[in-house]
Amino acid sequence: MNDSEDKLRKEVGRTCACFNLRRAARLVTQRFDQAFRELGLRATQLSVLVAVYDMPELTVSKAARVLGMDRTSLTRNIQLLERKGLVLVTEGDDKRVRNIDLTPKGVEVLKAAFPLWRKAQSEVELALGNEQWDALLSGLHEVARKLR
Amino acid sequence: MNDSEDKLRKEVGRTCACFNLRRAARLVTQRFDQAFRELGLRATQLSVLVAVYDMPELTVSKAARVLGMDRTSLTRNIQLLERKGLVLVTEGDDKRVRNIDLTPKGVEVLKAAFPLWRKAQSEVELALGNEQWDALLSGLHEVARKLR
DNA sequence: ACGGACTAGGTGTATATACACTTAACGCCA
DNA sequence: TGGCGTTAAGTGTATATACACCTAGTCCGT
Repeated sequence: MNDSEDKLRKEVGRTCACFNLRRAARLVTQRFDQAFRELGLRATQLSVLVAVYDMPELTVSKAARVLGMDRTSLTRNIQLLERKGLVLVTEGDDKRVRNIDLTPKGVEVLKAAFPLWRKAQSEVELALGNEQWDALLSGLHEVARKLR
Repeated sequence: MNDSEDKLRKEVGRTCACFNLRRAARLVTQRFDQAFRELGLRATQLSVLVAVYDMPELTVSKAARVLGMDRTSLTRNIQLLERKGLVLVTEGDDKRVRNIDLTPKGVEVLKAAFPLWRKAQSEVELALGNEQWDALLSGLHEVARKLR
Protein backbone atom coordinates (compact mmCIF):
# COMPACT_ATOMS: atom_id res chain seq x y z
CA MET A 1 0.00 0.00 0.00
CA ASN A 2 1.52 3.31 -1.05
CA ASP A 3 1.46 6.66 0.74
CA SER A 4 -1.69 8.00 -0.82
CA GLU A 5 -3.51 4.75 -0.14
CA ASP A 6 -2.34 4.84 3.47
CA LYS A 7 -3.64 8.35 3.78
CA LEU A 8 -7.00 7.40 2.32
CA ARG A 9 -7.25 4.39 4.60
CA LYS A 10 -6.76 6.56 7.65
CA GLU A 11 -9.31 9.00 6.35
CA VAL A 12 -11.85 6.21 6.00
CA GLY A 13 -11.43 5.20 9.63
CA ARG A 14 -11.78 8.75 10.89
CA THR A 15 -14.37 10.31 8.64
CA CYS A 16 -16.44 7.63 6.87
CA ALA A 17 -20.04 8.82 6.97
CA CYS A 18 -21.39 5.31 6.85
CA PHE A 19 -19.18 3.85 9.54
CA ASN A 20 -19.60 6.78 11.92
CA LEU A 21 -23.36 6.84 11.49
CA ARG A 22 -23.66 3.10 11.95
CA ARG A 23 -21.42 3.01 14.99
CA ALA A 24 -23.34 5.81 16.70
CA ALA A 25 -26.62 4.15 15.76
CA ARG A 26 -25.44 0.83 17.21
CA LEU A 27 -24.37 2.38 20.50
CA VAL A 28 -27.50 4.46 20.93
CA THR A 29 -29.76 1.60 19.87
CA GLN A 30 -28.27 -0.62 22.55
CA ARG A 31 -29.26 1.94 25.19
CA PHE A 32 -32.75 2.38 23.81
CA ASP A 33 -33.36 -1.34 23.40
CA GLN A 34 -32.27 -1.76 27.00
CA ALA A 35 -34.71 0.92 28.09
CA PHE A 36 -37.68 -0.74 26.40
CA ARG A 37 -36.77 -4.29 27.35
CA GLU A 38 -39.36 -4.40 30.13
CA LEU A 39 -42.05 -3.83 27.50
CA GLY A 40 -40.71 -6.52 25.18
CA LEU A 41 -40.23 -3.75 22.62
CA ARG A 42 -37.26 -2.80 20.46
CA ALA A 43 -36.37 0.77 19.57
CA THR A 44 -37.22 0.28 15.90
CA GLN A 45 -40.62 -1.08 16.82
CA LEU A 46 -41.39 2.02 18.86
CA SER A 47 -40.69 4.30 15.93
CA VAL A 48 -43.06 2.26 13.79
CA LEU A 49 -45.77 2.47 16.45
CA VAL A 50 -45.34 6.24 16.65
CA ALA A 51 -45.64 6.63 12.89
CA VAL A 52 -48.70 4.38 12.79
CA TYR A 53 -50.42 6.35 15.54
CA ASP A 54 -49.57 9.65 13.87
CA MET A 55 -51.04 8.68 10.52
CA PRO A 56 -54.27 6.71 10.66
CA GLU A 57 -54.88 4.37 7.71
CA LEU A 58 -51.18 4.43 7.00
CA THR A 59 -50.08 2.12 4.20
CA VAL A 60 -46.87 0.13 4.08
CA SER A 61 -45.32 2.16 1.28
CA LYS A 62 -46.19 5.51 2.81
CA ALA A 63 -44.79 4.45 6.16
CA ALA A 64 -41.60 3.24 4.50
CA ARG A 65 -41.09 6.63 2.88
CA VAL A 66 -41.67 8.47 6.14
CA LEU A 67 -39.39 6.18 8.09
CA GLY A 68 -36.64 6.23 5.47
CA MET A 69 -36.76 2.47 5.38
CA ASP A 70 -36.99 -0.04 2.60
CA ARG A 71 -40.58 -1.10 2.07
CA THR A 72 -39.80 -4.79 2.43
CA SER A 73 -37.94 -4.18 5.69
CA LEU A 74 -41.01 -2.51 7.04
CA THR A 75 -43.16 -5.45 5.98
CA ARG A 76 -41.20 -7.72 8.33
CA ASN A 77 -41.37 -5.18 11.13
CA ILE A 78 -45.10 -4.89 10.80
CA GLN A 79 -45.59 -8.64 10.68
CA LEU A 80 -43.81 -8.77 14.01
CA LEU A 81 -45.95 -6.05 15.56
CA GLU A 82 -49.01 -7.82 14.23
CA ARG A 83 -47.99 -11.08 15.91
CA LYS A 84 -47.49 -9.17 19.14
CA GLY A 85 -51.02 -7.81 18.78
CA LEU A 86 -49.91 -4.17 18.66
CA VAL A 87 -51.09 -3.29 15.16
CA LEU A 88 -53.95 -4.38 12.95
CA VAL A 89 -53.48 -4.82 9.21
CA THR A 90 -56.59 -4.55 7.05
CA GLU A 91 -57.29 -4.51 3.33
CA GLY A 92 -57.97 -1.08 1.86
CA ASP A 93 -60.70 -0.20 -0.64
CA ASP A 94 -57.99 -0.52 -3.22
CA LYS A 95 -57.38 -4.22 -2.70
CA ARG A 96 -53.64 -3.79 -3.22
CA VAL A 97 -53.05 -1.62 -0.19
CA ARG A 98 -52.88 -2.60 3.46
CA ASN A 99 -53.97 -0.16 6.13
CA ILE A 100 -51.99 -0.29 9.34
CA ASP A 101 -53.55 0.83 12.61
CA LEU A 102 -52.71 0.50 16.29
CA THR A 103 -54.75 -1.90 18.39
CA PRO A 104 -55.85 -0.76 21.87
CA LYS A 105 -52.99 -2.84 23.20
CA GLY A 106 -50.66 -1.02 20.82
CA VAL A 107 -51.81 2.31 22.21
CA GLU A 108 -51.24 1.09 25.77
CA VAL A 109 -47.71 -0.06 24.98
CA LEU A 110 -47.00 3.23 23.25
CA LYS A 111 -48.15 5.17 26.29
CA ALA A 112 -46.10 2.99 28.61
CA ALA A 113 -43.04 3.55 26.43
CA PHE A 114 -43.05 7.35 26.71
CA PRO A 115 -41.43 7.73 30.12
CA LEU A 116 -38.86 5.08 29.24
CA TRP A 117 -38.09 6.93 26.02
CA ARG A 118 -37.77 10.24 27.87
CA LYS A 119 -35.14 8.73 30.14
CA ALA A 120 -33.05 7.14 27.38
CA GLN A 121 -33.27 10.26 25.26
CA SER A 122 -32.16 12.48 28.12
CA GLU A 123 -29.07 10.37 28.65
CA VAL A 124 -27.95 10.96 25.08
CA GLU A 125 -28.78 14.68 25.19
CA LEU A 126 -26.90 15.05 28.46
CA ALA A 127 -23.89 13.15 27.18
CA LEU A 128 -23.52 15.58 24.28
CA GLY A 129 -24.74 18.82 25.78
CA ASN A 130 -27.54 20.86 24.29
CA GLU A 131 -25.53 22.67 21.68
CA GLN A 132 -23.82 19.65 20.18
CA TRP A 133 -26.99 17.63 20.39
CA ASP A 134 -28.94 20.22 18.45
CA ALA A 135 -26.24 20.36 15.80
CA LEU A 136 -26.19 16.58 15.52
CA LEU A 137 -29.96 16.36 15.21
CA SER A 138 -29.98 19.03 12.50
CA GLY A 139 -27.39 17.12 10.58
CA LEU A 140 -29.35 13.90 10.85
CA HIS A 141 -32.52 15.62 9.66
CA GLU A 142 -30.61 17.07 6.74
CA VAL A 143 -29.26 13.65 5.79
CA ALA A 144 -32.79 12.30 5.78
CA ARG A 145 -34.09 15.24 3.77
CA LYS A 146 -31.37 15.08 1.15
CA LEU A 147 -31.02 11.33 0.73
CA ARG A 148 -34.58 10.12 1.24
CA MET B 1 -54.13 9.70 24.73
CA ASN B 2 -54.06 12.98 26.65
CA ASP B 3 -52.40 16.25 25.72
CA SER B 4 -49.08 15.63 27.37
CA GLU B 5 -48.88 12.19 25.81
CA ASP B 6 -49.65 13.66 22.42
CA LYS B 7 -46.92 16.19 22.89
CA LEU B 8 -44.43 13.53 23.87
CA ARG B 9 -45.41 11.38 20.90
CA LYS B 10 -44.72 14.21 18.51
CA GLU B 11 -41.41 14.85 20.22
CA VAL B 12 -40.41 11.23 19.72
CA GLY B 13 -41.03 11.45 16.00
CA ARG B 14 -39.06 14.65 15.62
CA THR B 15 -36.17 14.29 18.03
CA CYS B 16 -35.64 10.63 18.95
CA ALA B 17 -31.87 10.08 18.93
CA CYS B 18 -32.23 6.42 18.13
CA PHE B 19 -34.70 6.81 15.28
CA ASN B 20 -32.88 9.72 13.67
CA LEU B 21 -29.52 8.00 13.88
CA ARG B 22 -30.88 4.75 12.51
CA ARG B 23 -32.75 6.41 9.67
CA ALA B 24 -29.70 8.39 8.58
CA ALA B 25 -27.55 5.27 8.90
CA ARG B 26 -29.99 3.30 6.75
CA LEU B 27 -30.07 5.90 4.01
CA VAL B 28 -26.33 6.39 3.91
CA THR B 29 -25.64 2.67 4.12
CA GLN B 30 -27.81 2.08 1.06
CA ARG B 31 -25.64 4.48 -0.92
CA PHE B 32 -22.39 2.98 0.31
CA ASP B 33 -23.53 -0.60 -0.22
CA GLN B 34 -24.48 0.40 -3.74
CA ALA B 35 -21.04 1.90 -4.30
CA PHE B 36 -19.23 -1.27 -3.21
CA ARG B 37 -21.55 -3.69 -4.95
CA GLU B 38 -19.15 -4.27 -7.82
CA LEU B 39 -16.63 -5.61 -5.29
CA GLY B 40 -19.15 -7.88 -3.61
CA LEU B 41 -18.49 -5.91 -0.44
CA ARG B 42 -20.87 -4.30 2.03
CA ALA B 43 -20.12 -1.05 3.82
CA THR B 44 -19.79 -2.75 7.20
CA GLN B 45 -17.30 -5.20 5.79
CA LEU B 46 -15.12 -2.39 4.52
CA SER B 47 -14.92 -0.83 7.96
CA VAL B 48 -13.83 -4.16 9.39
CA LEU B 49 -11.15 -4.53 6.72
CA VAL B 50 -9.84 -1.05 7.46
CA ALA B 51 -9.62 -1.76 11.19
CA VAL B 52 -7.90 -5.08 10.57
CA TYR B 53 -5.33 -3.48 8.29
CA ASP B 54 -4.71 -0.67 10.76
CA MET B 55 -4.02 -2.95 13.67
CA PRO B 56 -1.99 -6.05 12.88
CA GLU B 57 -2.66 -9.04 15.12
CA LEU B 58 -5.99 -7.54 16.05
CA THR B 59 -8.14 -9.75 18.25
CA VAL B 60 -11.90 -10.07 18.04
CA SER B 61 -12.55 -8.35 21.35
CA LYS B 62 -10.21 -5.45 20.65
CA ALA B 63 -11.74 -4.91 17.22
CA ALA B 64 -15.22 -4.94 18.71
CA ARG B 65 -14.25 -2.20 21.15
CA VAL B 66 -12.72 -0.06 18.43
CA LEU B 67 -15.66 -0.52 16.09
CA GLY B 68 -18.26 0.09 18.81
CA MET B 69 -19.82 -3.22 17.96
CA ASP B 70 -20.90 -6.18 20.02
CA ARG B 71 -18.18 -8.80 20.04
CA THR B 72 -20.50 -11.54 18.86
CA SER B 73 -21.72 -9.42 15.96
CA LEU B 74 -18.16 -9.00 14.87
CA THR B 75 -17.59 -12.75 15.05
CA ARG B 76 -20.23 -13.25 12.36
CA ASN B 77 -18.79 -10.46 10.25
CA ILE B 78 -15.33 -11.94 10.42
CA GLN B 79 -16.57 -15.43 9.58
CA LEU B 80 -18.04 -13.94 6.43
CA LEU B 81 -14.84 -12.17 5.47
CA GLU B 82 -12.94 -15.37 6.15
CA ARG B 83 -15.23 -17.32 3.81
CA LYS B 84 -14.64 -14.66 1.16
CA GLY B 85 -10.89 -15.16 1.66
CA LEU B 86 -10.27 -11.55 2.72
CA VAL B 87 -9.03 -12.16 6.25
CA LEU B 88 -7.07 -14.90 7.94
CA VAL B 89 -7.91 -15.98 11.47
CA THR B 90 -5.14 -17.65 13.44
CA GLU B 91 -4.73 -18.85 16.99
CA GLY B 92 -2.67 -16.59 19.22
CA ASP B 93 0.03 -17.67 21.67
CA ASP B 94 -2.69 -17.37 24.25
CA LYS B 95 -4.84 -20.16 22.87
CA ARG B 96 -8.02 -18.25 23.71
CA VAL B 97 -7.44 -15.36 21.34
CA ARG B 98 -7.80 -15.23 17.59
CA ASN B 99 -5.57 -12.92 15.57
CA ILE B 100 -7.22 -11.39 12.54
CA ASP B 101 -5.13 -10.32 9.57
CA LEU B 102 -5.82 -9.35 5.98
CA THR B 103 -4.93 -11.80 3.24
CA PRO B 104 -3.25 -10.46 0.10
CA LYS B 105 -6.67 -10.64 -1.53
CA GLY B 106 -8.06 -8.63 1.35
CA VAL B 107 -5.48 -5.93 0.76
CA GLU B 108 -6.32 -5.86 -2.95
CA VAL B 109 -10.04 -5.48 -2.26
CA LEU B 110 -9.31 -2.76 0.26
CA LYS B 111 -7.26 -0.85 -2.27
CA ALA B 112 -9.92 -1.27 -4.93
CA ALA B 113 -12.54 0.05 -2.52
CA PHE B 114 -10.82 3.39 -1.85
CA PRO B 115 -11.90 5.28 -4.97
CA LEU B 116 -15.43 3.92 -4.62
CA TRP B 117 -15.46 5.07 -1.02
CA ARG B 118 -14.18 8.52 -1.97
CA LYS B 119 -17.07 8.94 -4.39
CA ALA B 120 -19.81 7.82 -1.99
CA GLN B 121 -18.34 9.89 0.82
CA SER B 122 -18.18 13.00 -1.35
CA GLU B 123 -21.84 12.68 -2.20
CA VAL B 124 -22.79 12.81 1.46
CA GLU B 125 -20.40 15.67 2.22
CA LEU B 126 -21.72 17.63 -0.74
CA ALA B 127 -25.34 17.01 0.19
CA LEU B 128 -24.75 18.54 3.62
CA GLY B 129 -22.14 21.16 2.88
CA ASN B 130 -18.80 21.33 4.68
CA GLU B 131 -19.96 23.16 7.75
CA GLN B 132 -22.90 20.95 8.56
CA TRP B 133 -20.96 17.83 7.68
CA ASP B 134 -18.17 18.74 10.09
CA ALA B 135 -20.68 19.41 12.84
CA LEU B 136 -22.41 16.11 12.18
CA LEU B 137 -19.16 14.16 12.22
CA SER B 138 -18.12 15.80 15.49
CA GLY B 139 -21.41 14.84 17.03
CA LEU B 140 -21.06 11.25 15.87
CA HIS B 141 -17.54 11.04 17.28
CA GLU B 142 -18.77 12.44 20.54
CA VAL B 143 -21.54 9.87 20.73
CA ALA B 144 -18.99 7.12 20.21
CA ARG B 145 -16.64 8.60 22.80
CA LYS B 146 -19.31 9.02 25.44
CA LEU B 147 -21.31 5.85 24.96
CA ARG B 148 -18.62 3.36 24.01
C1' DA C 1 -63.89 -5.22 -22.93
C1' DC C 2 -58.89 -6.00 -23.27
C1' DG C 3 -54.16 -5.74 -22.82
C1' DG C 4 -50.19 -3.62 -21.23
C1' DA C 5 -48.12 -0.27 -17.99
C1' DC C 6 -48.03 0.87 -13.45
C1' DT C 7 -48.55 0.34 -8.44
C1' DA C 8 -48.89 -2.08 -3.71
C1' DG C 9 -47.34 -5.63 -1.51
C1' DG C 10 -45.09 -10.14 -0.16
C1' DT C 11 -41.20 -13.90 -0.31
C1' DG C 12 -36.55 -15.91 -0.72
C1' DT C 13 -32.19 -15.07 0.62
C1' DA C 14 -28.27 -12.83 2.64
C1' DT C 15 -26.04 -9.73 5.81
C1' DA C 16 -25.97 -7.00 10.33
C1' DT C 17 -26.75 -6.90 15.02
C1' DA C 18 -27.09 -8.23 19.87
C1' DC C 19 -28.33 -10.92 24.06
C1' DA C 20 -28.14 -15.19 26.74
C1' DC C 21 -25.62 -19.01 27.22
C1' DT C 22 -21.70 -22.15 26.64
C1' DT C 23 -16.86 -23.65 26.07
C1' DA C 24 -12.05 -23.37 26.52
C1' DA C 25 -7.84 -21.42 28.24
C1' DC C 26 -5.26 -18.68 31.48
C1' DG C 27 -3.57 -17.39 36.12
C1' DC C 28 -3.34 -17.23 40.69
C1' DC C 29 -3.32 -18.78 45.24
C1' DA C 30 -3.92 -21.81 49.09
C1' DT D 1 -1.01 -28.79 41.94
C1' DG D 2 -5.69 -28.51 42.03
C1' DG D 3 -9.47 -25.65 41.96
C1' DC D 4 -11.71 -21.33 41.05
C1' DG D 5 -12.38 -16.83 39.24
C1' DT D 6 -11.46 -14.35 34.97
C1' DT D 7 -11.10 -13.75 30.16
C1' DA D 8 -11.61 -14.75 24.91
C1' DA D 9 -14.40 -16.60 21.87
C1' DG D 10 -18.32 -19.15 19.61
C1' DT D 11 -23.51 -20.70 19.22
C1' DG D 12 -28.53 -20.44 19.43
C1' DT D 13 -31.99 -17.46 18.56
C1' DA D 14 -34.38 -13.29 17.40
C1' DT D 15 -34.81 -8.87 15.18
C1' DA D 16 -33.38 -5.36 11.49
C1' DT D 17 -32.38 -4.48 6.91
C1' DA D 18 -32.36 -4.63 1.89
C1' DC D 19 -32.20 -6.46 -2.89
C1' DA D 20 -34.05 -9.44 -6.52
C1' DC D 21 -37.93 -11.38 -7.84
C1' DC D 22 -42.89 -12.49 -7.89
C1' DT D 23 -48.09 -11.74 -7.61
C1' DA D 24 -52.15 -9.33 -7.78
C1' DG D 25 -54.93 -5.25 -8.43
C1' DT D 26 -55.71 -0.76 -10.83
C1' DC D 27 -55.86 2.33 -14.62
C1' DC D 28 -55.97 3.86 -19.13
C1' DG D 29 -56.02 4.00 -24.11
C1' DT D 30 -57.97 1.86 -27.97
